[in-house]
Amino acid sequence: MSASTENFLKTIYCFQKLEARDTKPGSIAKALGISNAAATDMARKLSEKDLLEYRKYQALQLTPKGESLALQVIRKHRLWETFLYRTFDMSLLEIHNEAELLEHATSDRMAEILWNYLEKPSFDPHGDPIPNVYGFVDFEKDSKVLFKTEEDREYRIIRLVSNDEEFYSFCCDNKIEIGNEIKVVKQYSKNQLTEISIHGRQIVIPKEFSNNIYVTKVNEQ
Amino acid sequence: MSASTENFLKTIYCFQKLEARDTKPGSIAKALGISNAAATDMARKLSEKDLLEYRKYQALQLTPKGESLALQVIRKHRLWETFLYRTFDMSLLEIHNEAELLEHATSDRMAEILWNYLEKPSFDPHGDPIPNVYGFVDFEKDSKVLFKTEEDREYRIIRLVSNDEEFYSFCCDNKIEIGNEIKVVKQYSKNQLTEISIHGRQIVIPKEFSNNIYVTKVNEQ
DNA sequence: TAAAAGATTTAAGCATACTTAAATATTAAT
DNA sequence: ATTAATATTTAAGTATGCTTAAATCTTTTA
Repeated sequence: MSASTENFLKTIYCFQKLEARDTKPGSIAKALGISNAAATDMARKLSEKDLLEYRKYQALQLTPKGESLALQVIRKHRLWETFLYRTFDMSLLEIHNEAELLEHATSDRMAEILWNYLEKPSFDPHGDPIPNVYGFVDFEKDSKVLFKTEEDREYRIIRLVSNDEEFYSFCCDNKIEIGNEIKVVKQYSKNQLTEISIHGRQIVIPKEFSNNIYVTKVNEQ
Repeated sequence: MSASTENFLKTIYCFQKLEARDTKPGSIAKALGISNAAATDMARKLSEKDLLEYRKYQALQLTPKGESLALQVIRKHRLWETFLYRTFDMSLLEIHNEAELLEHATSDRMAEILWNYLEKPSFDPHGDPIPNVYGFVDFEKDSKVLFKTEEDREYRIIRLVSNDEEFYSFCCDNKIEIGNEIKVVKQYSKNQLTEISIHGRQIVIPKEFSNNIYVTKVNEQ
């Protein structure tokens, strides 16, 4: 199972199940930095191996077999992220980039060793759940990005997703961390800014960042 | 730099510099588990990239550039071995096998992080020196395999090399570890056995094992 | 020394993972 | 509804990393 195949399956899985993005060949190609024709070819070939369903001009769908393989890659990715974060002084972006490489060079045995050593973690440092060896606990269904939250409501931060070092730096500086609670004070639609209250401070977050912060509602009292 | 290329260069380097084995295409092919033709082809192509010198019917020689790349792979391999050995409950064979995969998926930055975290180790758990980021401290020139040692002399164990789990198990059971001193009591040439004294015990080692144990003379007093 | 055996090289081919360009289909705009 | 724009697919090609088989070279044996 090559790194290319693994990344292809993983990308489809993440788009479809985690990010509600379309899984047409062009979108996958763009995310992977390859040509459209390469994506179409890969889709056709992986379809022949029963890893996905390819129909001309339709979005790609993983088969159960394809999903299972994607989950194994995701699992290894997140185990490495968790392990690197706990063991070394590395940033969230660094652990992600290294895990992108390591996930394709990790035996199932090595993954099991990491899993046990880490005492079977449920989440990685970005807030993403770590699939167990059999499957995956679905992402929380009622989460949304901060950009789309309602004013005067309280939320808890459950996921941070970005390739931007500045984003993570901003989060760190402002205590925007997994598990912390915030209150959405005001949504400035025209300027696409979100004002929140966190730890007694008011801060304003631009759309580029608020679209990377997943939150879930805190129960009302 | 693909894993195949890295393994090709690494194998040539190990055969030539560490194990005094011939580096003809057939030997490299056998070690890598590929066909002779594939090895010849790879050699020709890597020659075009100035990573080695390929002359028909001659042994392969790495260029300085090829050596440098091989050393980086070896360095990463041994850093991973050392790290895995210290961090997890894994056998010497297991760490070797996992490092064989991980070495090709490790950024230079990740290697540096491992190096510093491990406090710049000089040797890995097999007794092999870990190249620093610029080069390599040559293997000890006066080492030899236990099979070829002289009777009534004292040696120190400096290197253990095998793909055999039983070999490592045997070493573990008998305190055959890097740094330990032994005395060669008798060499039974006919039966190819080596009798040694270690930690007050006499044990007899068959050739299959004694050829995997590298030792260096202890200074005479 | 000649023949046999073994090793290496060349040739032809396959699979994977891409590329660009042209053809085709779908979507958006008017 | 028609045209323009965009996306996807097909076609032809490259590079990598192999394979087997035949040809050639080197080494060993008798």
